[in-house]
Amino acid sequence: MLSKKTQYGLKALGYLASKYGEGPVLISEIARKKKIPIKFLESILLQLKKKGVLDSKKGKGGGYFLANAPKKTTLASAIRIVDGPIAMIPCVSLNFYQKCKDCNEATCGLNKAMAFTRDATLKILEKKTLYDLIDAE
Amino acid sequence: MLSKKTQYGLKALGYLASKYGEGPVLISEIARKKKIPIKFLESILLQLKKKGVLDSKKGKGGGYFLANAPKKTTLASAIRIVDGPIAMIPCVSLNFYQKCKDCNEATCGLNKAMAFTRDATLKILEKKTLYDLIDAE
DNA sequence: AAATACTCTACTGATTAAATAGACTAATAT
DNA sequence: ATATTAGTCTATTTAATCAGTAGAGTATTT
Repeated sequence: MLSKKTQYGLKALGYLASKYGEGPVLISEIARKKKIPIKFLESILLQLKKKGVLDSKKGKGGGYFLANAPKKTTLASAIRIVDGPIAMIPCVSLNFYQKCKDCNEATCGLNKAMAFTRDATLKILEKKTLYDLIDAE
Repeated sequence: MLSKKTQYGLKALGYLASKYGEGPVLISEIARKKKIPIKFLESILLQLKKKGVLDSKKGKGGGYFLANAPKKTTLASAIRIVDGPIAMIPCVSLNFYQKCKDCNEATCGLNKAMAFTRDATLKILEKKTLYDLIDAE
């Protein structure tokens, strides 16, 4: 399961995607609309900004906004920033790979099964973008 | 990511699958071969037994063994026993569903995207079985 | 200068993960 | 019977991560 933090992050990104092109949005507004603890949300947005997904403006009329068009950011990249690996086990992670201590990846059945699962998951998450997070209606 | 506990569990199940039909296997043998802390492994195997995946025999010549043929147990069910939900967010989980507090599932973009991802993942994990965990060679 | 709003550091409490210890129970062999 | 083997169960411990809070600081606008 994704952490609460990541879930909040995705909710916030969806909201910002729906406001794309309308200028900065207040953290407080996102927090209120999406029912996210404001100080917790602050840190999440800051993290996403540091990775280039969001940009912000200080002072009056300031706030957060998407750094790029909603379709430019995939769910996979957003999830990796806040949550980390998408794969189910470290030895099949593309971005957070860690070698298995005591098994040979070439012959390991678990490795193969999990690599297969990762591919299926990524096929979706690399295609879906923040644009897909915009609520209907 | 799957918890360490779940990773250990899957490794152990793969080992037992490779020994299927050969009678009970000692916890200590599994622990040694798969480099799993023995007391930790004990609790994992017990949990899997209580859910009907494993069976055991006490005393001399005892040990753990698969309750059914390797192909009868899917990875999805094994993972759900040790790790819990497979879905990325609670409101799209089939077996551990929890309603979102503040969003309408019918219109929520995140819900749709995650349901789609869940389907792709399950399509693999419901098809793969303990048999697929048996190491090559 | 005042008000607004993001930035940064630090901290706290709760929960879960990971592992360990030890007493107990069941089965087998002699 | 009884000694040995091996799983069962309860409890505890330690460490890490999660989730959230507090408050001072900095940049921008009016």
